[in-house]
Amino acid sequence: MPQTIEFAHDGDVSPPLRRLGQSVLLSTDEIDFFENMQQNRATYGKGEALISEGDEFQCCFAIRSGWAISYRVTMAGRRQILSVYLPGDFIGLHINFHRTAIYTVAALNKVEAALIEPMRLIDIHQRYPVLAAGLDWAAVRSSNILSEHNVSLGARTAEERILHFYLELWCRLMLVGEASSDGFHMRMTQEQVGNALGLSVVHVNKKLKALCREGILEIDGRMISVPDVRTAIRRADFDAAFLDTFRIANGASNRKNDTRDLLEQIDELTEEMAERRRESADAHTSSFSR
Amino acid sequence: MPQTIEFAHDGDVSPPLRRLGQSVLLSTDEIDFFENMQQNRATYGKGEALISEGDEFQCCFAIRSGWAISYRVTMAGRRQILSVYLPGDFIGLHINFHRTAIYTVAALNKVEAALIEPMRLIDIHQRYPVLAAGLDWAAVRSSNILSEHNVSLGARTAEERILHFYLELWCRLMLVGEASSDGFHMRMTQEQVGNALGLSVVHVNKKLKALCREGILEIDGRMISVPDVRTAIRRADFDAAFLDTFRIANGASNRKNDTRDLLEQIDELTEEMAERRRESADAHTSSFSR
DNA sequence: CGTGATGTTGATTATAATCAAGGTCTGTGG
DNA sequence: CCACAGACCTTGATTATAATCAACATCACG
Repeated sequence: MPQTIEFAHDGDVSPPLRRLGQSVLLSTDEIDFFENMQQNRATYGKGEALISEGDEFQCCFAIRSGWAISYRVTMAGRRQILSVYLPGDFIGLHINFHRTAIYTVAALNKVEAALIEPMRLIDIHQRYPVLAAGLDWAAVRSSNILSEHNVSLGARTAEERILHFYLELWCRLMLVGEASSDGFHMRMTQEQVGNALGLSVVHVNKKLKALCREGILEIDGRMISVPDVRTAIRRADFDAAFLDTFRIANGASNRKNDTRDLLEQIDELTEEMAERRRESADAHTSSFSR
Repeated sequence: MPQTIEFAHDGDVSPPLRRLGQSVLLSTDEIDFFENMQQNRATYGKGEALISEGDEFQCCFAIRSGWAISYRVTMAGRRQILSVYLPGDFIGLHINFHRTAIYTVAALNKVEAALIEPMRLIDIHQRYPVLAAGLDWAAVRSSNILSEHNVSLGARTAEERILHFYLELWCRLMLVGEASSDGFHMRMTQEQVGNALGLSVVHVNKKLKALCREGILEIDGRMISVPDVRTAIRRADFDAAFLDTFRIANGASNRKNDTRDLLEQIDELTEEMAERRRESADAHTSSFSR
C-alpha cells in the first residue's frame, strides 16, 4: 500500500530508494528513515576518487546521480575496471567493521553520493528488517553482476562481451529511469570499455564499428540504441536473470510503459535463452566434465 | 579467551568454524551454537550437483570436507568456473529470501556439507552479532576473490593467471590446515583450471610445463609445490590482501609454525607489492584516465 | 586387457594486442 | 574569430598470444 503511494511520484524518490523499492516492499516508516539517512552527502568531480586502494572504508556510499567505477591496476600497468556504479547503486555495503579497500573507486563524471556510516547499517539490520533485506539483496545483486562479468571475460568473444556490456548498462539504467526504450547515454570512453572488458581500445573500436555496420547497435555520439533487441540479445548471449529485472515488471510503478514493456520482453527472451542453455547443457554430457 | 581454548585443539573444530574464528572473536556460546547448527548434513559424490542453475536456493551450505565449484555454461557451450569452494567455505550465504541460482554448484570430489536453513541465518543475525559479522565477512571475502579473478581474466597473461590461481589455492588451503609450506594436493584437472581461467586445456598444460622447467612450480602427480615463493609471487602479480591472511597471522592458533611463518612472509611480500603498485599508479598520471 | 579420463606435444589458425598515423571535436587563450 | 592543445575516436599494418586440431602417452580401474 505505502509503495503505490510513494511510487505515484517516482521523481520525488531518491534513486537508491527506488532501487530498494523494486526488490522489497517497504513501509512508510522505513522509507522515511532511509530518505532521511541520506542527508550527509558529498559530490565528486570527474576522475576524483571516492575510495583509494589501500585506504580504509569509512562508510558506505549510495549513488544519487552520476556514474562511478571501481578498478585495480596490475603491476604490469594494466587497468581492470571491476564494476560500474550507476544511480541507485551502493558501494561498500556490508562494511560493518573497518576494512581496507582492495580497489579504487572513482567518479566518471560529476557524482553525488549519500554517505552512510556503518552504524546506520547496523541500525537498519536491527530495526528495519525489510529494508535490511533490500540492502542484502543489493549486495547479492552486485556480486551476481561480478559473476556475469567473469563469464564474459573468461568465456565470451570480444563481440559478445561488448554487446553484453552495453545491454547490461541499458537494462540497469532503465531500471532506475535513466534510459528509455530509445537507448541510453553512454558515459564511458571506449578505452574505459576496453579496461572493463579486458580488450584494447583499438579492438573495442573495431568491433563496435562492425556491430554498427551490421545494424545491431546504433551509435550517435554518446547515445546508444539497439534497433533489434531480439537479435542483439541472442548475439550477446545475454540472460537478464542476474539483474532481477523481472521483479520490477511485476511491481507497481509509474515507469513509462514502453520501458516496462521492453524490460518484460527482455525477460521473456531471457527465459527462452535459459531453456536453450539447459538443453545444450544436458546434451553436453551426463556428468559435468566438459 | 574461549578462542584459545578452542584453538588448542584445532582438529576438533569444524572447518567452517575455524574459518570464522580467524576473522572474528567468538564466544563459547556462539561456538556451541554454530557447531550444533551443522547437524543437518549431506554428502555429494564426484560431479554431483549441490545446486543447479535455475533452481531455487533452499539453504546455505558450509563445506566441511572436499572441493566444489560453481560454473555457468554459455550458449556457445563454453564453461566458465566462477568459484572454487574449499573446506570451511560457505555457499549461498545471504540467501534469506528464496532466490533462483544463476549458476550450478557441483562437487569436484566427495563433499560433505552442512545445510544451513535461511531461518538459522536470520536467527544468527538477531542473537549472535559477532557470529553474524563473521558470516558477513565471509561473504565479502568471496566477493573479493571474485574481483581478483576478474583482474586475472581481464588483465593478466596466461602465465600470471595460472600461477596466481595456484598461489591463491595454496594460501586458502593453508588457512584451513589443508596444505603446508611443502605444497598442496591439487584436486582440479588441467581442463578445469582452463575453464576457471578462460584458457584452453592445451595452453594451460604448456604454460604449466614451462613454469616447471623454470623451476617456479614443482608438480608431482597432483602434488604442487612452490620452490621459490618470492619469485612466484612476483611473477604472478600476487597480492594476498584479498584473502585476509594477515588476520590469522596475528591470531592465536596451533597451526604448524612453518605454515604460519610462510603466510606471514607472503603477507610481507604482499605489502611490498602493494607499495610498488601504488608508486606505479601515481607515475601513471595525476588524473585516472590511463 | 581395454576403455575412458587425463596429460603431453607439435603444427596450424584465429583472435586480439601493439604500433603508427591521422581525424574529429571541444574548450581555451590570444 | 582563429589557433592550439588535449581527449577521444578511427583505420591499416604488423606481431603476439592463445585457440584449435590432431596425435599419442599414461594411468586407473573394472
